[in-house]
Amino acid sequence: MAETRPGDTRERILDAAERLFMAHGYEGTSMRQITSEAQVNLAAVNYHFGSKESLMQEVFRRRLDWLNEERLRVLRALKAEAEGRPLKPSQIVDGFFGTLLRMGSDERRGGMTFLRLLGRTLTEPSEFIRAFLAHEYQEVTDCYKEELFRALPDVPKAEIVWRFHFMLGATAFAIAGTDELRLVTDWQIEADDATDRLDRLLPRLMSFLLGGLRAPLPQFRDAAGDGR
Amino acid sequence: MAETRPGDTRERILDAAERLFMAHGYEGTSMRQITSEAQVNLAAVNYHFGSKESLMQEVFRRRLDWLNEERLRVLRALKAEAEGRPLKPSQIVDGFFGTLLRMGSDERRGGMTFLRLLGRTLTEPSEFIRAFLAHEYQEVTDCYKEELFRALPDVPKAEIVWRFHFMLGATAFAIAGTDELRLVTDWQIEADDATDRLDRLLPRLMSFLLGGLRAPLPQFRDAAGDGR
DNA sequence: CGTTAGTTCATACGTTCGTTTGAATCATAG
DNA sequence: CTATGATTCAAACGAACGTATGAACTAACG
Repeated sequence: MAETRPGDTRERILDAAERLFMAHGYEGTSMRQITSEAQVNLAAVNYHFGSKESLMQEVFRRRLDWLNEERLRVLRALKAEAEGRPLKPSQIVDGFFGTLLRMGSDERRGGMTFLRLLGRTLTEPSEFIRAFLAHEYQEVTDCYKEELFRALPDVPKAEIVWRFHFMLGATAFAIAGTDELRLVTDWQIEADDATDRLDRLLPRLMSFLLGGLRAPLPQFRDAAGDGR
Repeated sequence: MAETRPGDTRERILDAAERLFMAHGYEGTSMRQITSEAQVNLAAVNYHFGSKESLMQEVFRRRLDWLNEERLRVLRALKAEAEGRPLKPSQIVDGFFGTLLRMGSDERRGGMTFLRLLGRTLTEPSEFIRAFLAHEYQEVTDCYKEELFRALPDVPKAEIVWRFHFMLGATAFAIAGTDELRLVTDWQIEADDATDRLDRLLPRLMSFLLGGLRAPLPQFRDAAGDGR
């Protein structure tokens, strides 16, 4: 067993693939781009990962395994503190989406690069990627959904599921295009680093998500008027 | 000038491309798939559109030109009815996002196929696509943003822009994955046609968007508690 | 030391990609 | 009818794709 410098080539490939998949998508990134950026031989990907598909899965597994565990940790802590009483919706939303967004400040977990990759991949067309992500996400997502059911006993479960879906969409889009707000506005954002951007995004997104989650149910079609 | 049957081959290509781009993405769809599905010769795309990129742009332009006009029509009608007074946020949100979603029921405008394509493409990695969409969208989007500024004079414009972005994300995700709610839940949705799905989606999304838009501003980090 | 197992390397395989070409086909105008 | 210009067609182009191969290299073990 030689094991020259274990995890050196592998990690370099994963880092390069993460960056390139984020920038150009799965189909738009070639093995030659990846191995060139990682400064390893072309055959290294197939040697270490078997195929491009397996590489893609490993890129996500490396980050999502930690995210899943962290989310469960946070949820357990919240439930322990609540001592049997239902959690507040704001706690649940922050536990699920806040934990995700705070990943963007942690360079050891992929930082903004992975965050943006994940946001984009949730609407990725490739069949196997969506299937893989659904499988990786299902368990923890169900735990948080259950907690939302408990926190909002008067809201039909189906409505909560819809709104969870909407929250996921707003979050995915927000992290996928953070530095391309130009798509929706020409409002100039000062060029600062990703962490600062996250600091401004997080509280705003949280209040938006909570506002949407707690909006009046669409029974008779907005009888209340506008308000503000 | 011969002009055999004008717009027959062209339309068939556009229809096939729309379907395939929706299902497999831009990079994941080949010219041979497109021409095969459209039952036209391989060279027909380059003859009629010049390149794959130009075809993609034409696929969107065919639908977005109408959407932009319709959105402006709706906005003008609302403003005429209001006679100078600011519009209600619910009117603006319905004018912008409701008009988009109702496109999904209109088979002549691409129906759900184009709607899902558009939702996915908003997070598409390809550079030229985002640039093109931003250009096509900018003008009308700015009009609606201006109207939101007027409707919510006490809310800082920057906050409105952020929330407009969040609303766009929730909408894009909702229409991109309508029949793949499984990503976030195993809740079974009965298999019905796209229009029925839209009927259930539209009021729910609208109330969510309005709830998010009118949520309390994130000043001191959610001092109000949860409520429901 | 030599052996061995793990890793890297240059190179090539077969396929598919977007695009181009020039001849064949078609409908109309003169 | 022939002539004309737009369209369709089969075929091919070079380039890039993901993957496979077998030899070279490296470091620890017996």
